[in-house]
Amino acid sequence: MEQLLAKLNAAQKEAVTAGEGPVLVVAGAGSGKTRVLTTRVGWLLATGKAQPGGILAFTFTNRAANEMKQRIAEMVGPGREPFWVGTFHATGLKILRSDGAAIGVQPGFSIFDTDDSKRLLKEVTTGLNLDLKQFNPSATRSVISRYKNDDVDPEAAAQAASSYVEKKYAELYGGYEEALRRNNALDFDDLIVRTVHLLEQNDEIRERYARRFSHVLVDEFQDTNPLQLVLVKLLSSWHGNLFAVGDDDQSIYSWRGARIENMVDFEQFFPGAVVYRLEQNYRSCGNILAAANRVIANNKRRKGKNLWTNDPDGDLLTEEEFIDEQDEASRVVEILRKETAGGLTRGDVTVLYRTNAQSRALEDALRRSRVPYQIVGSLQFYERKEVRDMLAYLKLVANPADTVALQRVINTPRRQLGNTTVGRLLDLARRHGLTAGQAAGEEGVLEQELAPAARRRVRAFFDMVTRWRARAQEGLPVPELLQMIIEETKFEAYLESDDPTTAASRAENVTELVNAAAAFDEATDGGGLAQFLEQVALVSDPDTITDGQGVLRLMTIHTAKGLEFPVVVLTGCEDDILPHVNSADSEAGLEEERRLFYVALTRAQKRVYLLHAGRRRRFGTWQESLPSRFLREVPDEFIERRTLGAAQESGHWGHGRRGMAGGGRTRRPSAPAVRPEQWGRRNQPGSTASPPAQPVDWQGEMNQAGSYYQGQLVTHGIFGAGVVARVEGTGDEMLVTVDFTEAGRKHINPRFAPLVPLD
DNA sequence: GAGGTCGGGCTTTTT
DNA sequence: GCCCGACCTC
Repeated sequence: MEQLLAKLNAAQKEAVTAGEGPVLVVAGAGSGKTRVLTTRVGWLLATGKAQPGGILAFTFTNRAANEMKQRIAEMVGPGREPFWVGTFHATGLKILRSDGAAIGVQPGFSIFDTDDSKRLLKEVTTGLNLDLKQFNPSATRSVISRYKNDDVDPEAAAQAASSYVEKKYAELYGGYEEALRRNNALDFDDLIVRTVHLLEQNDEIRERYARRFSHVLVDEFQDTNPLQLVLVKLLSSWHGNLFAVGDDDQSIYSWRGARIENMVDFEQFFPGAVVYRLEQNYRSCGNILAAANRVIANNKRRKGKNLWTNDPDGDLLTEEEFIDEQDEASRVVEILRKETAGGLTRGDVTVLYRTNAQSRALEDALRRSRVPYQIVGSLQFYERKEVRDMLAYLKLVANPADTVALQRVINTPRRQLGNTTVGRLLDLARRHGLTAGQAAGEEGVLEQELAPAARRRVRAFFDMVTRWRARAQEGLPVPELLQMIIEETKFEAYLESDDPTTAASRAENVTELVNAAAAFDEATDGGGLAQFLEQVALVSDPDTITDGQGVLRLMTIHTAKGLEFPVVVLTGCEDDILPHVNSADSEAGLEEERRLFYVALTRAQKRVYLLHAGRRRRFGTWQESLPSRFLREVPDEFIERRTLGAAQESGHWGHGRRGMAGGGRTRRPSAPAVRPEQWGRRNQPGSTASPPAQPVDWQGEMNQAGSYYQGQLVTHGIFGAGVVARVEGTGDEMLVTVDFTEAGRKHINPRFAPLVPLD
């Protein structure tokens, strides 16, 4: 322990060894926040102030939770009582699974993600004879989410409603809650709301948990919402030992209900709180930090702090202007080449953007240049239709009341069960108070309304599902269950008939899901269906980040929070993107956008490139863009600006230059050339993208060629980076054994699961 | 019930 | 510019 404390600076040490009661640590970017949090836990345990089982820590992502678990385990050694570390949602879920019955949460409930919620809301909306355009499920869902996070129930919402629209929203909210109950489902918000209600309404249970957790710790406190604050209060109510760490300058989730006030007004919420400040930055070099400080100083709503560093000034930031987003994207490829030539790996460079849509042009350029990359988050895997279909089968097996899952798969693949039949079936089931499966099985029920042929098809479907359910209950491992479903539904044949051109890749995704289930089964020692579905429901974008060496990573600024990278390339530094057009009209919105810009800057250790384009495609039409106002807030002494000359601005834009990679031509010699080698080759012959120095396989071309070799560095869509241990067989029969950094040893058939060589 | 065509909305960020 | 859902026809 002494050793651990010796590694800390004075401020960190004070925070780590703080006394009892509420503590707030205002920890600036890169100030050793995570280290303080984990050392605090280690210190509490080492000094006997807490037992492992008495520790409850909230993190923002599962990834952060796992990291923390690992670090603490290293500190305290194996074989001690487990501590609770998880996201708010995962922790709520854990409590509800064991004690939810007390507030009527039925065992075996489904977790509805955003898409499930929207589908359900669609039904509720049409059920109330409301227009789906006026009350589109997306918007309604966020209205309801806001109600929930402000702890407003449907009755209260109805009472508070004054306008027609508000009244209807309240009605929809009520209908939605009822529908959730019928489906035995909880949505994301419920995982917190219901937990709070459980603890509020049940003294015995609240006391049991509150007594058990002698110390509650919260990371990223600036991104908690009011209800999460209540949950924290409830769980720390017995001992009063709350240790919250956060940075108000990095509060970027207000749209999800987060209240920066939880942090700024901490002392009001927790009287007697002691506040510590960590202001020494260990991450970024001087110029980056100075620039970030100057930008964020323009925000009014903050606790105020000044980060400093002992590190050298380092390079200046770079601002670069481009004609359009393709131009900008080819510059990203150039930057990558230059940085890797300078001794960094591709994994050291990270491309950030404000909106997911911006990744498209970047991906095109990277693919053209055969640069291996990973998009962290967005529609990667679990949102693919074929994957969601398979998950819906699993959900239906796990929860017979889940009509959203049912409607997703009852006619996929086609079973001649269309809207009419399914509608009648669900209606019938609801009238009898049965699940659809029960209604189908009950003698005499189906006969009331379905023709014999339809009846037969419905029964055949549920026979199949019931059989799977029985096998699952016998303990059939999830990957085998999945395999069984794929075979019995002839899912691959369906994919083939649905669209032969994409069938192969969609089949691969399904195989990947089986692989993921197998990995889960191994990791959890036969974790079971419910647990698998839980894990899948709660994965978030940042969780999928691998430390994979050698792959360029692209992600949103939101996803990048909490991470650090040697080189950051921030694309789309333009007004209406960053700050985003939807946030620019309010002071609070603008300040949050500025915090986003600040978060992006402070991810970088060595270098920052701030790129912007003069126009980009939006909704298929060109839209002019102006440089972000935040760029002007960076003082000239910290940044080198390379903007297009006035000549281009007046004359050259508007000439299509698609397909001409290599940004050299867009910058005339008139542009200041401080470090010309940055710009790469000036004139690209011909109109196609130049080949990279080393051709890199993309999308499995090399898989067919079959040239894997032992010791080769590869990356895999799900498992991340790894080293080839063995290659057996050839062609379709080939089996490659890979030792993955994160996932351990796997046997991969490259025909199904593309392995991308890293060098 | 299936398969096609057409029109509108989408892109802010996500547990 | 693309995707999805609504609507129409067979």
